[in-house]
Amino acid sequence: MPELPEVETTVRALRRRLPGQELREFDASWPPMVLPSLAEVRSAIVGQRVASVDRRGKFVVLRLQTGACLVHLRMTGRLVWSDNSPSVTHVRATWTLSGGDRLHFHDPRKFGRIRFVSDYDEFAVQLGIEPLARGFTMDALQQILRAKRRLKPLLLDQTVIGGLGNIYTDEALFRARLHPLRPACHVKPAQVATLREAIRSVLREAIRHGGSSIDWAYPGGRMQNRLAVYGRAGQPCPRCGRTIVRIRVGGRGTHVCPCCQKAPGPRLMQRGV
DNA sequence: CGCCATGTTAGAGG
DNA sequence: TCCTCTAACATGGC
Repeated sequence: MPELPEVETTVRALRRRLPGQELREFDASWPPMVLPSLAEVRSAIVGQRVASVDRRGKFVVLRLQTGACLVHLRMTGRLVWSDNSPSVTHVRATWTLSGGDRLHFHDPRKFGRIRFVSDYDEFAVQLGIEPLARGFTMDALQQILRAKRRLKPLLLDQTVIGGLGNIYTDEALFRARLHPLRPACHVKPAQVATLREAIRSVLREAIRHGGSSIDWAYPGGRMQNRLAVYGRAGQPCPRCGRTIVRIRVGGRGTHVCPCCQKAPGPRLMQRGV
């Protein structure tokens, strides 16, 4: 389910009911997902009120009176209110609130994580810049692009930029007409502004459309109908009509238009930049 | 059965 | 030291 737009959509839904409520109980049917441990998290959060619900990168952040409860959805996690979740299979954890509401963490693959941190700011410094925040300036991106790494793995690195995942990285690179294998440090200064705008516009558009629903894991989004390259291998590029191809970059399935996104030289198409 | 999957991380090797 | 790749996590869909 989760990249920045899907997490943001989730956070906005939680904000309508969660702030101000007290956490009365916390349980997990799959304890390994709770860190540092179910007992420690339960004793840290039960009895605390939720001050606010925020997003940082791909993390859902429940700010408490003391510390914060962080939820990472990983591949298939969802946060759903018990009164509008028809299925109770795959519920791995549940928060019970003072008002009687129950919030379920639903996660078939059990990759998701729930963590309590006593010092949220200390945790947050290890996360990369927020691409939709003020600080994501052309200068900031220019600095990031000095790295001797290929563009896609760099943009996916959560310690560099927080929130981009496989879908929106492919989409942003397509919009910027940059090949995912191109070394970041080879991006021309004139293209930095284009890439910045590509990243921001695709994320904003995806939030506006409730995120992308590409399989059972995340229902309700509409952005999947507006994706130009992701999941569209073999179909025509909406810009030039050439057939979109799927390659592998950094172990991830990667979608590019061979016409719009000029590949780097043959040497760089192999491993190692 | 084999391959794929919106994520992250440890370990190996260059 | 930095970068890249693979495997692993655990499950479901095609």
